[in-house]
Amino acid sequence: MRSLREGQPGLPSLAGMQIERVTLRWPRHIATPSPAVFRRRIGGRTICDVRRRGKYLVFPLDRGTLLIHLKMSGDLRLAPAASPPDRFDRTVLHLRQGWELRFSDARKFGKLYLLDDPSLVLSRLGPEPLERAFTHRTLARRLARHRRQLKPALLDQSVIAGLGNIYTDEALHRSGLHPLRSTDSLTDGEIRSLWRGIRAALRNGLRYDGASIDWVYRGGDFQNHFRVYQRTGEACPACGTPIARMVVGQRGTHFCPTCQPEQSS
DNA sequence: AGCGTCACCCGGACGC
DNA sequence: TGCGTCCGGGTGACGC
Repeated sequence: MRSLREGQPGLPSLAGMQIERVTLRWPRHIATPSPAVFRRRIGGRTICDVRRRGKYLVFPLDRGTLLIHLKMSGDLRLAPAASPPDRFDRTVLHLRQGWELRFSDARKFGKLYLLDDPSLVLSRLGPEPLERAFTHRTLARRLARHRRQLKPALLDQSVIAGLGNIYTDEALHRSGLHPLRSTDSLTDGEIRSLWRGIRAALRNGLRYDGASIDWVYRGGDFQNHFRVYQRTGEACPACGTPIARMVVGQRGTHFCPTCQPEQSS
């Protein structure tokens, strides 16, 4: 995604570019409508802007909206049409002016949506945790609606948008909260701490351009700054206790047993 | 409503 | 070397 960032030297802005046609090497990339209809409709439309909502990339078009979800191994690159393709390029939007928007996706989990009304997908999402409107009171209100384990609640995109497995573990460590705490057991102080932890973890990820995990290199450096994620057995950066791992809601979960006690105080 | 489980993917890591 | 198996990310579907 770094190559899409506005102002990258040598790269034009996507806004204003017209899509001539699409190459679908993995038709199941297209979530909706059918690949055939997607192919027919996308041609001739113009990208007006580039935005983000939760984990979705949002491309408002002159007619309708294109949403892209990268899932775990997806990457978007804006490249000259003549440049060599990536081995895992699955979907390619051929743009005017000799550019291509290439969706590389080794594990084929990503999705594209072409929608008249993007709220069909986006309206299910909770608030953006980095926006000013998201205060600790917002967080308290969202969590109080449920009585469930804290970590699955944070991963639920309808509670808060944008937190994945890495950021959830990092945020919980920063806030000193055990992943299995119940959402309705948190004190005001703990909610505040969690609010700070979520925002700090996300900002840190942004600072380092996100993370690259496994062998799927995506440009970021955040993996070298994880406090607990995939650091099982290593010393907690805060207290030195070995980082523990457990499975919560089918997800690998990393935490410090000392900084994040199961019982509050 | 919340929770568990499975499916979707694939290439790297690991064990034999 | 060549197998087999496990792993993990986010989400939706399904059953309880």
